[in-house]
Amino acid sequence: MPQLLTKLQEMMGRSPSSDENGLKKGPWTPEEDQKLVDYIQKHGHGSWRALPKLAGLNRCGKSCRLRWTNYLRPDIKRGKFSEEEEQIIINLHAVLGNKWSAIATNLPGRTDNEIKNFWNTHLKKKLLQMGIDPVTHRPRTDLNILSNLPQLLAAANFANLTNPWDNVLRLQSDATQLAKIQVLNNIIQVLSASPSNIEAINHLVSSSIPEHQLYEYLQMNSKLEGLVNGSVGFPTQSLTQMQVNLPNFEIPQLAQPSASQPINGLKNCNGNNSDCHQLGTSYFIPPPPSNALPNLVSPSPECSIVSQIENKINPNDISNPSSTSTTFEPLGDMMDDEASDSYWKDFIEQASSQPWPIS
DNA sequence: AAGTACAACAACCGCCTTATG
DNA sequence: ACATAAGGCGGTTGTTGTACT
Repeated sequence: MPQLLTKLQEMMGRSPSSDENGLKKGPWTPEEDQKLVDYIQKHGHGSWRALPKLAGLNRCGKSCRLRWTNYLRPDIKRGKFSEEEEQIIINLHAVLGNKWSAIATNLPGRTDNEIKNFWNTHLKKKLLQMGIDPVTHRPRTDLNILSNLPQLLAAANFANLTNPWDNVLRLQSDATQLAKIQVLNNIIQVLSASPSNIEAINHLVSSSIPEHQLYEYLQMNSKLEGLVNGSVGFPTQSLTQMQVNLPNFEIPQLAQPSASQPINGLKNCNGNNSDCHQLGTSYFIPPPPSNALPNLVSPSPECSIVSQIENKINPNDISNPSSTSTTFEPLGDMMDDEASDSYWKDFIEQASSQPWPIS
């Protein structure tokens, strides 16, 4: 019966976008906007319920309020979100969840509705592509991301990184790239917790990652570890934390081995070389480019991810699934190594039930 | 050029909280 | 203390624009 009434109303010329009280719904016209703006500028909004009648609008008060707060308010900043705003949203969402109004209070000129829409249409997808769960802000555990490993490497575009200062500048502007590296590091770190997993890495690497890309990744990794001065590598360093630290960091103590210096491998790393990166074959870090900064030394041997693999991770921990940390933890100290590790152990548990290589 | 699929975003809906009498 | 109105909030839907076939 209500449908019949609506049909009749449509036939009689009434817009279908009206409610049962005859109040208009749907998109606002410029004329309506003008009426609303004019009225509020003269009288303030007062009671929203009373406003439409006083302003000469055939809308409900709620609709007027939403139109004003989400679109017409003079202090609203429109246009694309900046990278800084993007990062703030991600950080706050990691802490607050879908509390859009709370997030909006930290972004002057942005409405909760706008932030919510931006999250749902852009940021959620972006995080997923980076291998981050947009709900938990932790790396995804599903094996689908591994099937994209070569693409992740390619996208990270390691080949263009030559000068460490260039790296710093790029890192500041490319959170996505950092995250991709982080995902790879996490995978490798936890897989490396046991000799049998190292075999799995070798299998994975040899079967799905072009050698030159792997080399570039390891090179990049070495430099990044140096940048994260004093930290113990990506798996313990949140992306957010890096983004905050990088602009303020002092001269990076980068590891720059001499030409032809061999890099010890996973299988035989002695733990004394911060650049000991090898996955199944021998790699050498080339001499620094002529424009590279001099006097770059390793902060400490323990900084290397591979050193961590050998020295930090206790394979017995794999059975401990407890974790409360997130990858995008804005409060860096809330994230500890063990939590990060245990998370990736979950990943390994899943991985162990899959035949290698993953395709 | 037309049809379809998808993305982006404005607006709505319904529930919850707060303010007021 | 309670009832009711008003406002706030988050989830969802509908419309529009664009890319693709």
